Amino acid sequence: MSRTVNVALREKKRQQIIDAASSLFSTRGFFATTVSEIAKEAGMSHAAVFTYFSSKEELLDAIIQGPLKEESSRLRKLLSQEGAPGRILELIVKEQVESHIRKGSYLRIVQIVLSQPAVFDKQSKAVFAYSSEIVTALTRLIEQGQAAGELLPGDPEATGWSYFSYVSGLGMINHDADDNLVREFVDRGCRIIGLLRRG
Amino acid sequence: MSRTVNVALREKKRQQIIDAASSLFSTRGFFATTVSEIAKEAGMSHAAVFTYFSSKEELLDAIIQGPLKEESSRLRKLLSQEGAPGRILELIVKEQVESHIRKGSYLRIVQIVLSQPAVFDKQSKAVFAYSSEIVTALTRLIEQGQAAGELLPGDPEATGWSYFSYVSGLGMINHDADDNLVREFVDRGCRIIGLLRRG
Amino acid sequence: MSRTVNVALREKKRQQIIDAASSLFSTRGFFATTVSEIAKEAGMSHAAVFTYFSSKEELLDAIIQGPLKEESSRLRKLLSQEGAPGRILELIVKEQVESHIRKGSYLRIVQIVLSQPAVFDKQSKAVFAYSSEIVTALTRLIEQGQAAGELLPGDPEATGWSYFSYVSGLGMINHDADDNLVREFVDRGCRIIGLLRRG
Amino acid sequence: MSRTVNVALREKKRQQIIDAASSLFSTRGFFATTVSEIAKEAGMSHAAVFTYFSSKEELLDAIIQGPLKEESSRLRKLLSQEGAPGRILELIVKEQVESHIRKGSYLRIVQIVLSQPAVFDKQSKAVFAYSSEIVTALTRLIEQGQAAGELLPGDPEATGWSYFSYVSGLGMINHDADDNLVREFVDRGCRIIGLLRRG
DNA sequence: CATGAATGAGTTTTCATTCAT
DNA sequence: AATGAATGAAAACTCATTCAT
Repeated sequence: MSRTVNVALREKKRQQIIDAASSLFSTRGFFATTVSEIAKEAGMSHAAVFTYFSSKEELLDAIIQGPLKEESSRLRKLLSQEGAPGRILELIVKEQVESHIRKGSYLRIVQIVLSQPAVFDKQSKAVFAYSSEIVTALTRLIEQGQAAGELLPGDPEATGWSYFSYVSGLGMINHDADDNLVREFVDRGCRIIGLLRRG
Repeated sequence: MSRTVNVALREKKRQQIIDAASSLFSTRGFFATTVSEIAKEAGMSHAAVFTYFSSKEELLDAIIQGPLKEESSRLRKLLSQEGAPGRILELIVKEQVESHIRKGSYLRIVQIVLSQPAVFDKQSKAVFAYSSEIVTALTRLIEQGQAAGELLPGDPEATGWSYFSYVSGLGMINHDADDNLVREFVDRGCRIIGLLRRG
Repeated sequence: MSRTVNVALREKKRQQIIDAASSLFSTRGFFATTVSEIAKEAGMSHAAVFTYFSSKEELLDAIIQGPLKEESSRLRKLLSQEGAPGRILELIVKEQVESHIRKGSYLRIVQIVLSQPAVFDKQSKAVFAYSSEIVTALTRLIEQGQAAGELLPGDPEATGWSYFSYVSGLGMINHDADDNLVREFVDRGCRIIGLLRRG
Repeated sequence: MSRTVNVALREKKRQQIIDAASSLFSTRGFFATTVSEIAKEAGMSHAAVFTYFSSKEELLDAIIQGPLKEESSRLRKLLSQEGAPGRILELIVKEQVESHIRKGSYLRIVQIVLSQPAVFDKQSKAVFAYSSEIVTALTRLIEQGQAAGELLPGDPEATGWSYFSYVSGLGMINHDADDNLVREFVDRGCRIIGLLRRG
């Protein structure tokens, strides 16, 4: 049992580091944040961080990959739902707009990575792979929705990337969005896709 | 005349540095780019850079502020045009989508700045001021367009920010977009605003 | 106990750095001495110095302030002695002449500081405050000694500063003075004050 | 004639540089003063300084040597006077105390040099040679004065160095001395030598 | 002769990472 | 496992000096 306890403790501390680093990276960026600052924020020593992550970069990897997987699986769940393509798209937009606005801090890290592809090669490729996965799935749904006459016409892939750009941009610009504003943003997202609701 | 020549030469070299730095900042970011690299790229010595810019940060300022002013004035020209609000908005969207896609490297630098507001405080405030200016102008046009029945309804300010997020996101995700794709992106931008063309 | 050991070790190393820096500063001056040289002399790496002193200037501060405090307290002890003013003054002169000649290297650092007040503002103010303290105390004793008829007449404060200049100058011009010479210097110091011994 | 004019002009500019540098060196020291600052103060360009002095160090040489020679010749004049040794010594003390207090700025440069002998090897040797010359001459006079019963007894060379330390120290400590104070300082200088005036 | 521009050689300082305890 | 100490590698910035004009 002590083994279990240790593993759990280890995992907990790992998470503390990830949280601390996320918070700092998201406002100060990767280079302007020192490992010492992260350690302090996580309530441990400088050197302890390296018993959990072999390098600062590996820590960034962990931060990036985690939510990417989460979101990917959440998306898959939405995609596997029954229903009209337009309806599914609407749910996806709602879910993503909300999460992007709420998880601004995470997105800002993704953005840091994306804005410096030459430095964060590996990470930005991972993000790009995820993005492509999303856009591909959206493209397919959009095609179906257009075929079903639920959506306005327009090149489906371009539409997919347009929507993706929109959602990414939303995360970038830091609103304290209330529920009303979120609803507006969701609606505008649907419009890009060509889904005109109520009217 | 030699004075004139000197001034021109100076300006030319300044621009060389700005170009070199823009190129490097946009892929490697600010911190991962060294002044030496910039100097090398610009074909001069390390120390020469400091005769044109008193610090690395001042160089970043120059890079950021230049296009901001240009774009601001281009926008003002478009806004002062005669015509229906919908038509003006369409022109603005066209102009911005094109420029954002073409000036990807510049936008990536803006993005670097925006993604680390705690580090680039001054610069991100400048960008934000510019953004607000744009969004305010758009909001007004959108109100007018909605009143004229040219646009779909929806909170005008939210719509303005939605559009702005979209355009920013487009710049972030840097496609080598051909003319066709650009046209699609313009169309999707119009949709966000509520301007449904052709139908 | 290991804590105690560590603290002691730390203090010891700190002192090594101070010694190394004192030695170098006193012959090469502050600016012509590099931190690397100090580190080498102290038998450690370049960067290690910065774990003990946060900057080169802080190191200078430590060097200056230490002996200042020591000397100040030694002076206070002499001043609080019982006895005729002339006798006390004689003891002070003896003590200071000796220490100034012996601690030549420290005094040369003080001199460096005093000779560049615009650069070493903080430090030269500290030294000046100490000087004033001494001169004030001396002035009072001289007044008493004159009143008691032990000393030649003359403005007491001017006499105090004269003596102080003398002692400072002695430190500046660094002789390898033997005991005999020291005795002569002490006697000349007493003369300035107006204390004629043996006659 | 134009040759004469040019030479005169050259000399004038040289002096401007020397003055500017003296003023700056005396408060900021040698290393903390940049050639640019000197040039600015002297009202010329950066590079112009190097047409008058081949290096920053040569400029320091010129600053140091000039007054050294002046003072040396002034001293020689005083020494060659007719009169009792005590009387001559008194004149020398008067002259030197006055000049040291008035030429504080020059002395501070001498002091900078003396305080960093390892860096300013050549210059400090020149100063030391001059000092020795003075002290030697004083020593001889003191011997004569003692023999004549004009002075208190005491080792003449030690007395010479004592006096020299005193005068140097006076220059180091920056008094705004009025005539009265100067008179006191002169008197204290005489006392060191063993010359008790008026009584 | 004067100068603006250019640069190489440094210097302080920072920081991720390693290691002994 | 955790940490204080140590360090090598870098990086921004400075400045005396040179040189073309």
